[in-house]
Amino acid sequence: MITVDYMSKTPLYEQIADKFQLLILKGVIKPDDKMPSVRSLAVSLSINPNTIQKAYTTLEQSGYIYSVKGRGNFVAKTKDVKEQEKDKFTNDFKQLLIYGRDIGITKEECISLVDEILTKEDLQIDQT
Amino acid sequence: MITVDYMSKTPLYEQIADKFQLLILKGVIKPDDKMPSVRSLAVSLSINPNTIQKAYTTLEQSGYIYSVKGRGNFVAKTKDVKEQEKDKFTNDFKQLLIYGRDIGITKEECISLVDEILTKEDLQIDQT
Amino acid sequence: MITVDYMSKTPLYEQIADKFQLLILKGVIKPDDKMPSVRSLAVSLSINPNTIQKAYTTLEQSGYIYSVKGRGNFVAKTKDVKEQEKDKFTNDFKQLLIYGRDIGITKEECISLVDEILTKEDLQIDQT
Amino acid sequence: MITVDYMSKTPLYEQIADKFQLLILKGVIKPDDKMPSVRSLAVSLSINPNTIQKAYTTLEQSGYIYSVKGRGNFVAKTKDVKEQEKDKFTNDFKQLLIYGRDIGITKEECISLVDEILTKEDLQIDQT
DNA sequence: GTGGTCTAGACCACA
DNA sequence: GTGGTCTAGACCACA
Repeated sequence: MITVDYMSKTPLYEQIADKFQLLILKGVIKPDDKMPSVRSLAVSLSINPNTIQKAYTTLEQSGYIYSVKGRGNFVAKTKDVKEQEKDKFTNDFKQLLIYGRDIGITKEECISLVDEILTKEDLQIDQT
Repeated sequence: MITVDYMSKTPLYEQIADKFQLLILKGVIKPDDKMPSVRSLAVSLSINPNTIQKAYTTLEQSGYIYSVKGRGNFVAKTKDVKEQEKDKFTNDFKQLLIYGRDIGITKEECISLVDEILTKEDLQIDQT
Repeated sequence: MITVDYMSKTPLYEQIADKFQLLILKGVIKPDDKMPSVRSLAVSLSINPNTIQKAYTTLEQSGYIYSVKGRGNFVAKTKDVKEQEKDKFTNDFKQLLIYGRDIGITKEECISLVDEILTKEDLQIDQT
Repeated sequence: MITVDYMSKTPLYEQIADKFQLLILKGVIKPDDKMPSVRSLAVSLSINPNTIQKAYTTLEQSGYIYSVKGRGNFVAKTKDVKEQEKDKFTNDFKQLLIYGRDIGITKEECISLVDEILTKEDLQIDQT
Protein backbone atom coordinates (compact mmCIF):
# COMPACT_ATOMS: atom_id res chain seq x y z
CA MET A 1 0.00 0.00 0.00
CA ILE A 2 2.85 2.33 0.90
CA THR A 3 6.55 2.41 0.05
CA VAL A 4 9.35 4.57 1.37
CA ASP A 5 12.66 5.67 -0.06
CA TYR A 6 15.49 5.28 2.43
CA MET A 7 17.85 7.25 0.20
CA SER A 8 15.60 10.31 0.07
CA LYS A 9 16.45 13.44 2.00
CA THR A 10 12.88 13.82 3.20
CA PRO A 11 12.42 12.13 6.58
CA LEU A 12 10.73 8.76 6.63
CA TYR A 13 7.88 9.98 8.83
CA GLU A 14 7.18 12.76 6.34
CA GLN A 15 7.23 10.41 3.37
CA ILE A 16 4.73 8.17 5.11
CA ALA A 17 2.47 11.06 6.10
CA ASP A 18 2.59 12.45 2.55
CA LYS A 19 1.69 9.12 1.00
CA PHE A 20 -1.34 8.67 3.23
CA GLN A 21 -2.36 12.28 2.74
CA LEU A 22 -2.55 11.69 -0.99
CA LEU A 23 -4.44 8.42 -0.57
CA ILE A 24 -6.96 10.25 1.60
CA LEU A 25 -7.27 13.30 -0.64
CA LYS A 26 -7.76 11.09 -3.66
CA GLY A 27 -10.42 9.11 -1.84
CA VAL A 28 -8.56 5.80 -2.07
CA ILE A 29 -9.11 5.47 1.65
CA LYS A 30 -12.30 7.07 2.92
CA PRO A 31 -13.59 8.73 6.11
CA ASP A 32 -13.80 6.29 9.04
CA ASP A 33 -11.72 3.70 7.23
CA LYS A 34 -9.26 2.13 9.63
CA MET A 35 -5.60 3.00 9.11
CA PRO A 36 -3.07 0.17 9.44
CA SER A 37 -2.07 -0.17 13.08
CA VAL A 38 1.16 1.51 14.10
CA ARG A 39 2.78 -1.81 14.85
CA SER A 40 1.64 -3.68 11.76
CA LEU A 41 2.77 -0.90 9.46
CA ALA A 42 6.08 -0.74 11.30
CA VAL A 43 6.60 -4.43 10.64
CA SER A 44 5.55 -4.37 7.01
CA LEU A 45 7.79 -1.39 6.23
CA SER A 46 10.59 -2.59 8.54
CA ILE A 47 10.53 0.78 10.25
CA ASN A 48 10.58 1.61 13.93
CA PRO A 49 7.08 2.00 15.42
CA ASN A 50 8.08 5.40 16.80
CA THR A 51 8.58 6.67 13.29
CA ILE A 52 5.15 5.47 12.20
CA GLN A 53 3.72 7.00 15.34
CA LYS A 54 5.27 10.34 14.39
CA ALA A 55 3.81 10.12 10.89
CA TYR A 56 0.36 9.40 12.31
CA THR A 57 0.65 12.22 14.83
CA THR A 58 1.49 14.56 11.96
CA LEU A 59 -1.51 13.36 9.99
CA GLU A 60 -3.72 13.81 13.03
CA GLN A 61 -2.52 17.35 13.64
CA SER A 62 -3.21 18.17 10.00
CA GLY A 63 -6.73 16.83 10.41
CA TYR A 64 -6.40 13.87 8.06
CA ILE A 65 -6.93 11.14 10.63
CA TYR A 66 -8.16 10.77 14.21
CA SER A 67 -6.97 8.29 16.76
CA VAL A 68 -8.95 6.34 19.31
CA LYS A 69 -6.93 4.83 22.12
CA GLY A 70 -7.15 1.09 22.15
CA ARG A 71 -8.96 0.96 18.83
CA GLY A 72 -6.68 2.48 16.25
CA ASN A 73 -6.37 5.35 13.81
CA PHE A 74 -9.15 6.29 11.41
CA VAL A 75 -9.51 8.51 8.36
CA ALA A 76 -11.18 11.83 9.21
CA LYS A 77 -13.83 13.69 7.25
CA THR A 78 -12.01 15.51 4.48
CA LYS A 79 -14.36 18.35 3.70
CA ASP A 80 -12.38 21.28 5.05
CA VAL A 81 -9.04 19.62 4.60
CA LYS A 82 -9.52 19.61 0.85
CA GLU A 83 -10.22 23.33 0.80
CA GLN A 84 -7.08 24.01 2.81
CA GLU A 85 -5.11 21.89 0.41
CA LYS A 86 -6.41 23.81 -2.59
CA ASP A 87 -5.52 27.11 -0.97
CA LYS A 88 -2.01 25.84 -0.38
CA PHE A 89 -1.71 24.75 -3.98
CA THR A 90 -2.87 28.13 -5.26
CA ASN A 91 -0.29 29.80 -3.08
CA ASP A 92 2.57 27.60 -4.22
CA PHE A 93 1.47 27.97 -7.80
CA LYS A 94 1.51 31.74 -7.58
CA GLN A 95 4.95 31.83 -6.04
CA LEU A 96 6.33 29.50 -8.67
CA LEU A 97 4.84 31.57 -11.48
CA ILE A 98 6.36 34.75 -10.07
CA TYR A 99 9.71 33.04 -9.86
CA GLY A 100 9.30 31.81 -13.41
CA ARG A 101 8.49 35.30 -14.62
CA ASP A 102 11.62 36.55 -12.88
CA ILE A 103 13.81 34.15 -14.84
CA GLY A 104 12.11 34.96 -18.11
CA ILE A 105 9.31 32.44 -18.58
CA THR A 106 6.43 33.91 -20.56
CA LYS A 107 2.74 33.48 -19.90
CA GLU A 108 2.38 31.57 -23.16
CA GLU A 109 5.04 29.06 -22.16
CA CYS A 110 3.28 28.46 -18.87
CA ILE A 111 -0.08 27.93 -20.47
CA SER A 112 1.31 25.50 -23.00
CA LEU A 113 3.00 23.61 -20.15
CA VAL A 114 -0.29 23.39 -18.27
CA ASP A 115 -1.98 22.24 -21.42
CA GLU A 116 0.64 19.60 -22.14
CA ILE A 117 0.71 18.12 -18.68
CA LEU A 118 -2.94 18.16 -17.72
CA THR A 119 -4.15 16.78 -21.02
CA LYS A 120 -2.62 13.36 -20.41
CA GLU A 121 -5.27 10.84 -19.57
CA ASP A 122 -3.48 8.83 -16.91
CA LEU A 123 -4.94 9.38 -13.49
CA GLN A 124 -2.85 6.92 -11.55
CA ILE A 125 -1.53 7.78 -8.12
CA ASP A 126 1.87 9.32 -8.43
CA GLN A 127 4.22 7.25 -6.32
CA THR A 128 7.05 9.82 -6.29
CA MET B 1 21.69 44.03 -0.90
CA ILE B 2 20.64 40.83 0.78
CA THR B 3 18.40 40.04 3.71
CA VAL B 4 17.73 36.78 5.51
CA ASP B 5 14.78 35.52 7.49
CA TYR B 6 15.81 33.89 10.72
CA MET B 7 12.33 32.56 11.31
CA SER B 8 12.24 30.69 8.02
CA LYS B 9 12.61 26.93 7.86
CA THR B 10 15.07 27.12 4.94
CA PRO B 11 18.67 27.17 6.16
CA LEU B 12 20.43 30.51 6.14
CA TYR B 13 23.09 29.33 3.67
CA GLU B 14 20.38 28.32 1.24
CA GLN B 15 18.51 31.59 1.60
CA ILE B 16 21.70 33.47 0.85
CA ALA B 17 22.58 31.31 -2.14
CA ASP B 18 19.05 31.66 -3.51
CA LYS B 19 19.09 35.42 -3.19
CA PHE B 20 22.38 35.74 -5.09
CA GLN B 21 21.23 33.26 -7.69
CA LEU B 22 18.24 35.47 -8.43
CA LEU B 23 20.38 38.62 -8.58
CA ILE B 24 22.68 36.92 -11.05
CA LEU B 25 19.91 35.45 -13.18
CA LYS B 26 18.17 38.79 -13.36
CA GLY B 27 21.42 40.47 -14.33
CA VAL B 28 21.54 42.76 -11.31
CA ILE B 29 25.09 41.56 -10.75
CA LYS B 30 26.97 40.66 -13.94
CA PRO B 31 29.71 38.23 -15.00
CA ASP B 32 33.09 39.04 -13.39
CA ASP B 33 31.50 41.38 -10.86
CA LYS B 34 33.10 40.84 -7.49
CA MET B 35 30.94 39.17 -4.84
CA PRO B 36 31.07 40.67 -1.34
CA SER B 37 33.87 39.05 0.64
CA VAL B 38 32.86 36.25 2.96
CA ARG B 39 33.93 38.25 6.00
CA SER B 40 32.30 41.52 5.05
CA LEU B 41 29.02 39.82 4.24
CA ALA B 42 29.22 37.87 7.48
CA VAL B 43 29.62 41.10 9.39
CA SER B 44 26.91 43.01 7.55
CA LEU B 45 24.41 40.17 8.02
CA SER B 46 25.66 39.30 11.51
CA ILE B 47 25.99 35.71 10.41
CA ASN B 48 28.66 33.13 11.05
CA PRO B 49 31.32 33.26 8.25
CA ASN B 50 31.04 29.47 7.93
CA THR B 51 27.47 29.97 6.79
CA ILE B 52 28.43 32.51 4.12
CA GLN B 53 31.22 30.23 3.00
CA LYS B 54 28.76 27.36 2.58
CA ALA B 55 26.44 29.57 0.54
CA TYR B 56 29.32 30.57 -1.75
CA THR B 57 30.46 26.98 -2.12
CA THR B 58 26.94 26.06 -3.16
CA LEU B 59 26.84 28.87 -5.69
CA GLU B 60 30.21 27.79 -7.05
CA GLN B 61 29.10 24.19 -7.44
CA SER B 62 26.02 25.37 -9.29
CA GLY B 63 28.24 27.37 -11.62
CA TYR B 64 26.98 30.80 -10.63
CA ILE B 65 30.24 32.11 -9.22
CA TYR B 66 33.94 31.21 -9.30
CA SER B 67 36.53 31.83 -6.65
CA VAL B 68 40.08 33.07 -7.06
CA LYS B 69 42.38 32.36 -4.18
CA GLY B 70 43.48 35.50 -2.43
CA ARG B 71 41.28 37.73 -4.55
CA GLY B 72 37.71 36.71 -3.80
CA ASN B 73 34.60 35.34 -5.46
CA PHE B 74 33.28 36.51 -8.82
CA VAL B 75 30.12 36.11 -10.83
CA ALA B 76 30.51 33.47 -13.56
CA LYS B 77 29.41 33.69 -17.17
CA THR B 78 25.76 32.73 -17.16
CA LYS B 79 25.63 31.34 -20.68
CA ASP B 80 23.64 28.17 -20.19
CA VAL B 81 22.86 28.75 -16.58
CA LYS B 82 19.68 30.41 -17.67
CA GLU B 83 18.70 27.35 -19.63
CA GLN B 84 19.35 25.15 -16.60
CA GLU B 85 17.16 27.42 -14.54
CA LYS B 86 14.34 27.17 -17.03
CA ASP B 87 14.60 23.39 -17.01
CA LYS B 88 14.40 23.39 -13.25
CA PHE B 89 11.35 25.63 -13.36
CA THR B 90 9.67 23.38 -15.89
CA ASN B 91 10.33 20.42 -13.66
CA ASP B 92 8.95 22.07 -10.53
CA PHE B 93 6.00 23.30 -12.50
CA LYS B 94 5.19 19.82 -13.75
CA GLN B 95 5.39 18.29 -10.29
CA LEU B 96 3.17 20.97 -8.83
CA LEU B 97 0.60 20.54 -11.58
CA ILE B 98 0.51 16.79 -11.07
CA TYR B 99 0.02 17.32 -7.34
CA GLY B 100 -2.72 19.82 -8.10
CA ARG B 101 -4.44 17.39 -10.41
CA ASP B 102 -4.29 14.76 -7.68
CA ILE B 103 -6.17 16.99 -5.27
CA GLY B 104 -8.73 17.95 -7.85
CA ILE B 105 -7.54 21.15 -9.52
CA THR B 106 -8.73 21.37 -13.13
CA LYS B 107 -6.77 22.52 -16.15
CA GLU B 108 -9.08 25.49 -16.51
CA GLU B 109 -8.44 26.64 -12.97
CA CYS B 110 -4.69 26.47 -13.58
CA ILE B 111 -4.86 28.45 -16.78
CA SER B 112 -6.99 31.14 -15.22
CA LEU B 113 -4.49 31.35 -12.37
CA VAL B 114 -1.62 31.74 -14.83
CA ASP B 115 -3.57 34.38 -16.66
CA GLU B 116 -4.43 36.28 -13.52
CA ILE B 117 -0.93 36.36 -12.12
CA LEU B 118 1.18 36.92 -15.20
CA THR B 119 -0.97 39.72 -16.53
CA LYS B 120 0.04 42.11 -13.76
CA GLU B 121 2.56 44.66 -14.95
CA ASP B 122 4.79 44.95 -11.86
CA LEU B 123 8.13 43.25 -12.37
CA GLN B 124 9.75 43.82 -9.00
CA ILE B 125 11.86 41.16 -7.36
CA ASP B 126 9.77 39.19 -4.97
CA GLN B 127 11.53 39.14 -1.64
CA THR B 128 9.59 36.19 -0.21
CA MET C 1 -30.39 7.27 26.50
CA ILE C 2 -26.67 7.65 26.08
CA THR C 3 -24.43 8.44 23.12
CA VAL C 4 -20.67 8.41 22.79
CA ASP C 5 -18.31 10.26 20.50
CA TYR C 6 -15.69 7.99 18.99
CA MET C 7 -13.69 10.94 17.66
CA SER C 8 -13.34 12.51 21.10
CA LYS C 9 -10.05 12.41 22.97
CA THR C 10 -11.76 11.44 26.24
CA PRO C 11 -11.86 7.67 26.72
CA LEU C 12 -15.15 5.94 26.04
CA TYR C 13 -15.49 4.66 29.59
CA GLU C 14 -15.11 8.20 30.88
CA GLN C 15 -17.66 9.59 28.46
CA ILE C 16 -20.15 6.95 29.58
CA ALA C 17 -19.51 7.54 33.26
CA ASP C 18 -19.84 11.30 32.78
CA LYS C 19 -23.14 10.96 30.97
CA PHE C 20 -24.67 8.81 33.70
CA GLN C 21 -23.29 11.06 36.38
CA LEU C 22 -25.13 13.98 34.85
CA LEU C 23 -28.36 11.98 34.49
CA ILE C 24 -28.15 11.04 38.15
CA LEU C 25 -27.28 14.53 39.38
CA LYS C 26 -30.11 16.04 37.39
CA GLY C 27 -32.49 13.45 38.80
CA VAL C 28 -33.37 11.94 35.42
CA ILE C 29 -32.62 8.55 36.92
CA LYS C 30 -33.33 8.27 40.63
CA PRO C 31 -31.99 6.36 43.65
CA ASP C 32 -32.55 2.61 43.37
CA ASP C 33 -33.43 2.83 39.70
CA LYS C 34 -31.83 -0.05 37.83
CA MET C 35 -28.95 0.82 35.52
CA PRO C 36 -28.93 -0.85 32.09
CA SER C 37 -27.08 -4.16 32.29
CA VAL C 38 -23.46 -4.14 31.20
CA ARG C 39 -24.22 -6.50 28.35
CA SER C 40 -27.32 -4.76 27.04
CA LEU C 41 -25.63 -1.37 27.09
CA ALA C 42 -22.58 -2.87 25.38
CA VAL C 43 -24.81 -4.18 22.63
CA SER C 44 -26.88 -1.04 22.19
CA LEU C 45 -23.76 1.16 22.02
CA SER C 46 -21.73 -1.45 20.08
CA ILE C 47 -18.97 -1.12 22.61
CA ASN C 48 -16.79 -3.71 24.29
CA PRO C 49 -18.43 -4.90 27.57
CA ASN C 50 -15.08 -4.35 29.32
CA THR C 51 -15.46 -0.67 28.60
CA ILE C 52 -18.96 -0.48 30.07
CA GLN C 53 -17.77 -2.41 33.07
CA LYS C 54 -14.98 0.09 33.62
CA ALA C 55 -17.45 2.96 33.40
CA TYR C 56 -19.69 1.32 36.00
CA THR C 57 -16.75 0.61 38.27
CA THR C 58 -15.81 4.27 38.06
CA LEU C 59 -19.35 5.31 38.90
CA GLU C 60 -19.42 2.92 41.83
CA GLN C 61 -16.13 4.24 43.20
CA SER C 62 -17.50 7.77 42.97
CA GLY C 63 -20.58 6.70 44.90
CA TYR C 64 -23.11 7.26 42.13
CA ILE C 65 -24.20 3.64 41.78
CA TYR C 66 -23.97 0.40 43.74
CA SER C 67 -23.85 -3.11 42.38
CA VAL C 68 -25.67 -6.20 43.61
CA LYS C 69 -24.19 -9.50 42.52
CA GLY C 70 -26.52 -11.36 40.25
CA ARG C 71 -29.05 -8.55 40.11
CA GLY C 72 -27.29 -5.62 38.48
CA ASN C 73 -26.26 -2.04 39.13
CA PHE C 74 -28.48 0.55 40.82
CA VAL C 75 -28.45 4.29 41.32
CA ALA C 76 -27.20 5.23 44.79
CA LYS C 77 -28.68 7.76 47.18
CA THR C 78 -27.27 11.10 46.08
CA LYS C 79 -27.43 12.83 49.44
CA ASP C 80 -24.06 14.52 49.66
CA VAL C 81 -22.99 13.60 46.16
CA LYS C 82 -24.49 16.85 45.04
CA GLU C 83 -22.39 18.75 47.51
CA GLN C 84 -19.27 16.99 46.27
CA GLU C 85 -20.17 17.97 42.75
CA LYS C 86 -20.55 21.59 43.73
CA ASP C 87 -17.19 21.55 45.44
CA LYS C 88 -15.60 20.12 42.31
CA PHE C 89 -17.25 22.80 40.22
CA THR C 90 -16.00 25.52 42.52
CA ASN C 91 -12.51 24.11 42.27
CA ASP C 92 -12.52 23.89 38.47
CA PHE C 93 -14.01 27.35 38.31
CA LYS C 94 -11.27 28.81 40.48
CA GLN C 95 -8.51 27.20 38.43
CA LEU C 96 -9.99 28.43 35.20
CA LEU C 97 -10.37 31.96 36.54
CA ILE C 98 -6.75 31.99 37.70
CA TYR C 99 -5.64 30.80 34.29
CA GLY C 100 -7.78 33.47 32.69
CA ARG C 101 -6.28 36.15 34.87
CA ASP C 102 -2.83 34.93 33.85
CA ILE C 103 -3.57 35.49 30.21
CA GLY C 104 -5.11 38.87 30.81
CA ILE C 105 -8.84 38.36 31.27
CA THR C 106 -10.34 40.99 33.56
CA LYS C 107 -12.90 40.49 36.30
CA GLU C 108 -15.40 42.58 34.39
CA GLU C 109 -15.07 40.38 31.31
CA CYS C 110 -15.74 37.29 33.41
CA ILE C 111 -18.79 38.75 35.05
CA SER C 112 -20.27 39.84 31.77
CA LEU C 113 -19.65 36.32 30.43
CA VAL C 114 -21.44 34.81 33.41
CA ASP C 115 -24.28 37.24 32.94
CA GLU C 116 -24.58 36.53 29.25
CA ILE C 117 -24.60 32.77 29.53
CA LEU C 118 -26.67 32.18 32.64
CA THR C 119 -29.41 34.57 31.62
CA LYS C 120 -30.59 32.35 28.81
CA GLU C 121 -33.75 30.47 29.68
CA ASP C 122 -33.12 27.11 28.03
CA LEU C 123 -32.31 24.40 30.51
CA GLN C 124 -31.76 21.44 28.25
CA ILE C 125 -29.03 18.91 28.92
CA ASP C 126 -25.93 19.85 27.04
CA GLN C 127 -24.80 16.82 25.06
CA THR C 128 -21.26 18.06 24.42
CA MET D 1 12.98 28.29 35.76
CA ILE D 2 10.80 25.24 35.22
CA THR D 3 9.82 22.28 37.37
CA VAL D 4 7.98 19.09 36.51
CA ASP D 5 5.89 16.68 38.51
CA TYR D 6 6.83 13.07 37.85
CA MET D 7 3.78 11.84 39.75
CA SER D 8 1.31 13.79 37.64
CA LYS D 9 -0.86 12.05 35.07
CA THR D 10 -0.16 14.74 32.48
CA PRO D 11 2.80 13.76 30.33
CA LEU D 12 6.12 15.41 31.04
CA TYR D 13 6.34 16.97 27.58
CA GLU D 14 2.94 18.56 28.10
CA GLN D 15 3.82 19.90 31.52
CA ILE D 16 6.94 21.49 30.08
CA ALA D 17 5.08 22.97 27.11
CA ASP D 18 2.37 24.34 29.41
CA LYS D 19 4.87 25.96 31.73
CA PHE D 20 6.64 27.74 28.91
CA GLN D 21 3.35 28.72 27.33
CA LEU D 22 2.39 30.54 30.50
CA LEU D 23 5.79 32.21 30.80
CA ILE D 24 5.41 33.46 27.25
CA LEU D 25 1.78 34.57 27.61
CA LYS D 26 2.63 36.44 30.81
CA GLY D 27 5.56 38.11 29.10
CA VAL D 28 8.17 36.68 31.46
CA ILE D 29 10.07 35.57 28.38
CA LYS D 30 9.63 37.82 25.39
CA PRO D 31 9.63 37.54 21.58
CA ASP D 32 13.04 36.56 20.19
CA ASP D 33 14.33 35.58 23.61
CA LYS D 34 16.34 32.39 23.35
CA MET D 35 14.78 29.28 24.87
CA PRO D 36 17.09 27.00 26.87
CA SER D 37 18.73 24.53 24.51
CA VAL D 38 17.15 21.10 24.27
CA ARG D 39 20.19 19.46 25.74
CA SER D 40 20.80 21.91 28.58
CA LEU D 41 17.18 21.76 29.69
CA ALA D 42 17.28 17.98 29.49
CA VAL D 43 20.25 17.95 31.83
CA SER D 44 18.88 20.48 34.30
CA LEU D 45 15.54 18.65 34.55
CA SER D 46 17.15 15.18 34.34
CA ILE D 47 14.81 14.37 31.48
CA ASN D 48 15.54 12.68 28.18
CA PRO D 49 16.33 15.18 25.39
CA ASN D 50 13.68 13.55 23.21
CA THR D 51 11.02 14.55 25.70
CA ILE D 52 12.19 18.18 25.72
CA GLN D 53 12.29 18.05 21.93
CA LYS D 54 8.68 16.91 21.89
CA ALA D 55 7.66 19.74 24.21
CA TYR D 56 9.42 22.26 21.97
CA THR D 57 7.85 20.79 18.83
CA THR D 58 4.46 21.16 20.49
CA LEU D 59 5.18 24.78 21.37
CA GLU D 60 6.37 25.45 17.83
CA GLN D 61 3.23 23.94 16.30
CA SER D 62 1.12 26.09 18.59
CA GLY D 63 3.00 29.15 17.41
CA TYR D 64 4.69 30.00 20.72
CA ILE D 65 8.27 29.46 19.60
CA TYR D 66 10.23 29.05 16.39
CA SER D 67 13.33 26.98 15.90
CA VAL D 68 16.43 27.76 13.88
CA LYS D 69 18.63 24.80 13.09
CA GLY D 70 22.04 25.13 14.57
CA ARG D 71 21.08 28.22 16.56
CA GLY D 72 18.32 27.21 18.92
CA ASN D 73 14.69 27.85 19.76
CA PHE D 74 13.30 31.35 20.18
CA VAL D 75 10.11 32.89 21.52
CA ALA D 76 7.71 33.89 18.72
CA LYS D 77 5.63 37.03 18.41
CA THR D 78 2.59 36.49 20.61
CA LYS D 79 0.06 38.85 19.05
CA ASP D 80 -2.32 36.34 17.50
CA VAL D 81 -1.52 33.60 19.95
CA LYS D 82 -2.96 35.68 22.77
CA GLU D 83 -6.21 36.14 20.93
CA GLN D 84 -6.49 32.40 20.32
CA GLU D 85 -5.85 31.79 23.97
CA LYS D 86 -8.61 34.17 25.01
CA ASP D 87 -11.05 32.49 22.67
CA LYS D 88 -10.18 29.16 24.18
CA PHE D 89 -10.71 30.51 27.67
CA THR D 90 -14.10 31.94 26.76
CA ASN D 91 -15.11 28.59 25.37
CA ASP D 92 -14.00 26.62 28.41
CA PHE D 93 -15.65 29.16 30.66
CA LYS D 94 -18.96 28.85 28.87
CA GLN D 95 -18.91 25.05 29.03
CA LEU D 96 -18.08 25.08 32.72
CA LEU D 97 -20.88 27.55 33.46
CA ILE D 98 -23.39 25.42 31.60
CA TYR D 99 -22.25 22.38 33.53
CA GLY D 100 -22.54 24.37 36.73
CA ARG D 101 -26.05 25.44 35.89
CA ASP D 102 -26.92 21.79 35.25
CA ILE D 103 -25.87 20.81 38.76
CA GLY D 104 -27.69 23.71 40.35
CA ILE D 105 -25.18 26.56 40.65
CA THR D 106 -26.90 29.93 40.40
CA LYS D 107 -25.72 33.01 38.54
CA GLU D 108 -25.27 34.84 41.83
CA GLU D 109 -22.99 32.12 43.21
CA CYS D 110 -20.85 32.31 40.08
CA ILE D 111 -20.52 36.06 40.23
CA SER D 112 -19.57 36.02 43.88
CA LEU D 113 -16.95 33.37 43.10
CA VAL D 114 -15.52 35.51 40.32
CA ASP D 115 -15.50 38.47 42.66
CA GLU D 116 -13.81 36.56 45.44
CA ILE D 117 -11.07 35.09 43.32
CA LEU D 118 -10.18 37.94 41.04
CA THR D 119 -10.10 40.54 43.78
CA LYS D 120 -7.00 39.07 45.39
CA GLU D 121 -3.98 41.22 44.69
CA ASP D 122 -1.37 38.52 44.19
CA LEU D 123 -0.25 38.26 40.58
CA GLN D 124 2.43 35.64 40.93
CA ILE D 125 2.85 32.90 38.37
CA ASP D 126 0.83 29.91 39.37
CA GLN D 127 3.21 26.99 39.47
CA THR D 128 0.48 24.30 39.52
C1' DG E 1 -4.32 -5.75 20.39
C1' DT E 2 -3.80 -0.65 19.94
C1' DG E 3 -2.11 4.00 20.65
C1' DG E 4 0.84 7.16 23.72
C1' DT E 5 4.82 8.30 26.46
C1' DC E 6 9.43 7.92 27.74
C1' DT E 7 14.43 6.61 28.05
C1' DA E 8 18.98 5.65 26.04
C1' DG E 9 21.79 6.39 22.60
C1' DA E 10 23.24 7.30 17.74
C1' DC E 11 23.89 10.10 13.62
C1' DC E 12 23.07 14.05 10.53
C1' DA E 13 22.56 18.99 8.98
C1' DC E 14 23.49 23.52 10.23
C1' DA E 15 25.98 27.61 12.42
C1' DG F 1 27.07 23.65 20.07
C1' DT F 2 22.20 23.15 18.48
C1' DG F 3 18.03 21.12 16.60
C1' DG F 4 15.98 17.02 13.95
C1' DT F 5 15.46 12.20 12.87
C1' DC F 6 15.65 7.52 13.87
C1' DT F 7 16.18 2.93 16.21
C1' DA F 8 15.54 -0.27 20.07
C1' DG F 9 13.05 -1.32 23.68
C1' DA F 10 10.03 -0.58 27.80
C1' DC F 11 5.73 0.46 30.16
C1' DC F 12 1.04 2.36 30.62
C1' DA F 13 -3.96 3.28 29.54
C1' DC F 14 -7.68 1.73 26.96
C1' DA F 15 -10.85 -1.63 24.43
